[in-house]
Order: sequence, then C-alpha cells, then structure tokens
Amino acid sequence: MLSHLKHKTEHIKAIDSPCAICTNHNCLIRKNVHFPEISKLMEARKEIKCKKGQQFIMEGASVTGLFFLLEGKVKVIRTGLNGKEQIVRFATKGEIIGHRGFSTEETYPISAIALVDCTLCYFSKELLQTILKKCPTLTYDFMLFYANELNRSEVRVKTLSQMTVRERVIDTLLYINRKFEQTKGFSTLLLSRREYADYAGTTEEQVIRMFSSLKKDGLLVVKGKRIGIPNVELLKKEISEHNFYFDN
Amino acid sequence: MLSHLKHKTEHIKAIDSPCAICTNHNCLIRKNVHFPEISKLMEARKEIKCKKGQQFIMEGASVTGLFFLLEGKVKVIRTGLNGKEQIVRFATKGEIIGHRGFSTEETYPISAIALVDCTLCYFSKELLQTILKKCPTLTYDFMLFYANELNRSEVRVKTLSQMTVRERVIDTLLYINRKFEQTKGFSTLLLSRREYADYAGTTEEQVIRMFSSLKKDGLLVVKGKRIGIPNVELLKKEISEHNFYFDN
DNA sequence: GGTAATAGCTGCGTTATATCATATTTTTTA
DNA sequence: TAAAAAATATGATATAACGCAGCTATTACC
Repeated sequence: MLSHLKHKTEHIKAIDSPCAICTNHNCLIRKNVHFPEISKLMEARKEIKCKKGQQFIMEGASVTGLFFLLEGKVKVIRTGLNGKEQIVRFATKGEIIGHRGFSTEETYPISAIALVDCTLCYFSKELLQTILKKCPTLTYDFMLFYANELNRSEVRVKTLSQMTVRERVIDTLLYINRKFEQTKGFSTLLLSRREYADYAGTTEEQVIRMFSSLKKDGLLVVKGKRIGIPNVELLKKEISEHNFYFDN
Repeated sequence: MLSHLKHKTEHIKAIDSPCAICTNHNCLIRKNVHFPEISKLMEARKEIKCKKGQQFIMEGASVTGLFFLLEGKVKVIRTGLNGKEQIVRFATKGEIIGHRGFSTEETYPISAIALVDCTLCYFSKELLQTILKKCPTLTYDFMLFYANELNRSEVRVKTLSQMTVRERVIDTLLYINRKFEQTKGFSTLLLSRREYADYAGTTEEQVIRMFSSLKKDGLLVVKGKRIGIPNVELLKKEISEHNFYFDN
C-alpha cells in the first residue's frame, strides 16, 4: 500500500518535497501546499524516529515546535494535582501533537510519550508562526482545529465531572475502540490498568473492578492486556441511555 | 470616562465606524482595523441590548454568529448529564461569546444568559468567515484565542476531576474574584448558591456548607448574596499548598 | 404590611469511590 | 527453569460527597 502511494506520487514532479510522499492525508500543511511559502516549511521539516517509551515532549520545557504523528501511538499526559498523572488523550497516525504549546504560553503544558515505536514530523515554532501569518487558509485550518479541540476538551469536562466510574471506564473503552484499530476482536493499543485509570480519572483498582463486572455482563473480553469489545452498540447503550452521547 | 473616550475619538475622521467609539480595547476585530476588508465587518455589525435573565444563545440552535460582550455579565452554560446544568464560564466586558459554535459543528454547544442588563456586539458567521480567510493576522489572533481557551479548558478538566469539593469551591471564589470587580470588599457579581455549585461541579448544599466553613475560618465574608474575600492570598494558599496553581 | 414563595441553612442517613491489605497471576531476570 | 519483580485481582474498611427532610431567613407580591 505504501509502495503504491510512492509510485503514484512519483508523477508529481512539480511538488518535489517530502510531503509529496507523505501518507498523512489529514495534514493541514499538506492541504495547503498551493501556497509558495509552504515549500520553506517542507524543506525545514524534520523526520524524527522515536522508540517505545521515549518522551519527546516534556511538560514545562520551552516550546520549540509542533509534531505530526506519521506512524505509531502516543499518550499525552499532564501532571495532575498531588503529582497524579493524568492522560489528556491518546494520539494515533495523522494527529498533531504539541499544539497546546502554541498559545501565549511559552512552555508545553503536557508531556508526550511514545507507546510504540513512532515516526514524527517536526516543524519549528518560529518558522510555522511566520508562515501562518502569510497563509490565511492554513491559519484558518489551524483555527478550526483548535476550535474542535476546545469542544472536545469541554465534552471531556462533562464526562470526567459528571459520569460515574463505571460510565467513565466504558467511555474510555469506547474512545480507544474508535481511535485505534482492532485485530481479531482485540484492540491494537495495549495499556496497563493504571493507564486506563489515568485516562478515566479513577484508580487502578476501580478499572479492574469495572473490567470484571463488564466481563461478567458479556460486554467485554479481557485476556491480560488484550481488551476486546464484542458488541460496541451494546456497550454504547450502557452510557447513552440517560445521557447524550458525543464522539470524541 | 465614556464621554472622555467619545470626545477623543471624534478627532478620528478617517475611521468613521462604530468600532472607533468602542471601549472594548481587547477586541480582535478592532486590533485589525488596518485591513480594508474589516470595514465591511464593521458596517454589518449589530449592537444588541439584552435584559437581565435573557438568553441570547441557545444550546442546539444553528450557529448564526459571534458576540462580543461590550457591557454586562453573562453566564455560559451547557446541559450536563441527566439534564444537570453546568456553568462553563462567566463572561465580563470585552469577552467573546459563541465562539464554541465556530468549529465544524453547525449548532451551538452552549447557551448564554445575561446575568445583568447587557450590551452585545454581533457579527454574522458567514461574513466573519469570509473576512477571516482574507485577513491572516485576524485569523492568527483568533487561532491564538482558541489555543488559549483550549488550555483553560484543560486546566478546568484537572480542577473538576481532581480537586475536592472544598478546593473547587475556593477555586470558583478566586476565579470570580479575579474576573469581576469588587466594591467595598464585595464582589459585584451576585450569584445564587446553586450557580456557584453549577460552576464548581457540586451541589447547592455543599456550597452552603463550604461557605459556612470558610466563614468560620475567617476566609470569607458572607452577607446573603454578597460575597467578599478579606484576604485573597490566604484563600489561594488553601488550594496552592499541595497543588500547582494556574490562573484562568 | 402581611402572606406566599423562594432561597439559604443544617443534620443525618445513604451511596459511591478511594484506600488499604493481601492474594494471585503474569512477566522479567538471573 | 527458578526466583524475583511487577501487574492484576478482590475483599474489607474508610471517607468524601450526595440527597433528603425539615427548618429559618429573605425576597416578592397582592
């Protein structure tokens, strides 16, 4: 599939850039290649390889740039109260990481850790900022991106502050199910119970209890770290009955 | 003070627009008046008066435009789970309201209600969108605005999901103290205990209990709806000891 | 100015969730 | 392959927060 794409793009002689062979079709940069200024960005772009477990953004460090996740799986965390780790989100292929540092703040409010080996595309903050001011549609796309992120974050405020632990765990399972692929009925994203807890805003023990309960109800298949949802609609029903349901 | 400003702007003949006499100096539109396209926006701008208690944005209604709060106080709410009302934020003079509708969603995810008589400046969505695509620095300013809102929202995720009720109530009191003026040591924003609860993510009874407790500790002065903080630093200390403290 | 309605207050039982303790399983390492 | 370490599982207990009930104070209205 990758070779097919490479072959296809070989014909595009005019756009002779790393972006031409890029498989990330959601990329906001790529979407705006028609701007001549964008070529500067593409030249200065850096591809970074990242090993499993490696931290490539550190909370509190000064913002140097923006990442696009070309391949892999990432968790975005932030230090909660009393040093408790909070997982803000998980990122998969095609997603932007580090954009939280692009506000008026000069340090990253989050850390990013590779959950598997990753390939990242990196753009420096300074360059991106100057280009943004010159390409209105690029900036507009970024604006919309932030606006959508804001809505997602506010749905999350609601989820974490108003759902019960059982509902939050189910919500987490559905979120991961939506975001990551399944093979043979099991999620390709392998997480510890602790990581589920840090996303769901509860404790390890509660996640384990809920997994047991859901397993007993036939709503979840648990084989060690491998988690499978036999019937997504049935699980959705568990939280959508008295609630409005929003994708995020 | 207002007449002083009017007098001052009478000299500016060139910029003969409603924005010229506007007292909202944080306004992103005003900041970018140097663009010729902006004049169209200013012409099409509508000033809306809104009585206390009136709802000028309704959750679920299709997005028609964006508001700037020129004068007054507003609460932005969203329907939580099981119909529970959740106060997303309070807005004061100079703030943007309704921007949550500017993502890819076509309906407002929030309602906005005037807490006192208000004056609003209204721009239609269509016009603003076309202008945005033509004025890069305006779009960039909006992008930064959204990025900051995102960071605020994520701080709120932390606050609501990890703080105790006492801490959340104190956080709410400090937030209102920062945002709204005080006269004779009392906040100018008058809220019911229920409204404090809907912002703090708890119940009316808990707010009342915490107010009593804080009053006993000398950290809060309560005279019916009038709330005063005798020593802000002392109150801050109550939540900053084991926590990192972030303004929002 | 008096009565109704609303808002504020407090105690108490109930529930949900966290914490602690300990057992079991799985994974890692020597 | 055995031992150690880590992760998972479950029960018991503690605690924070909620919801109800009844009572008081304040505000609205005829």
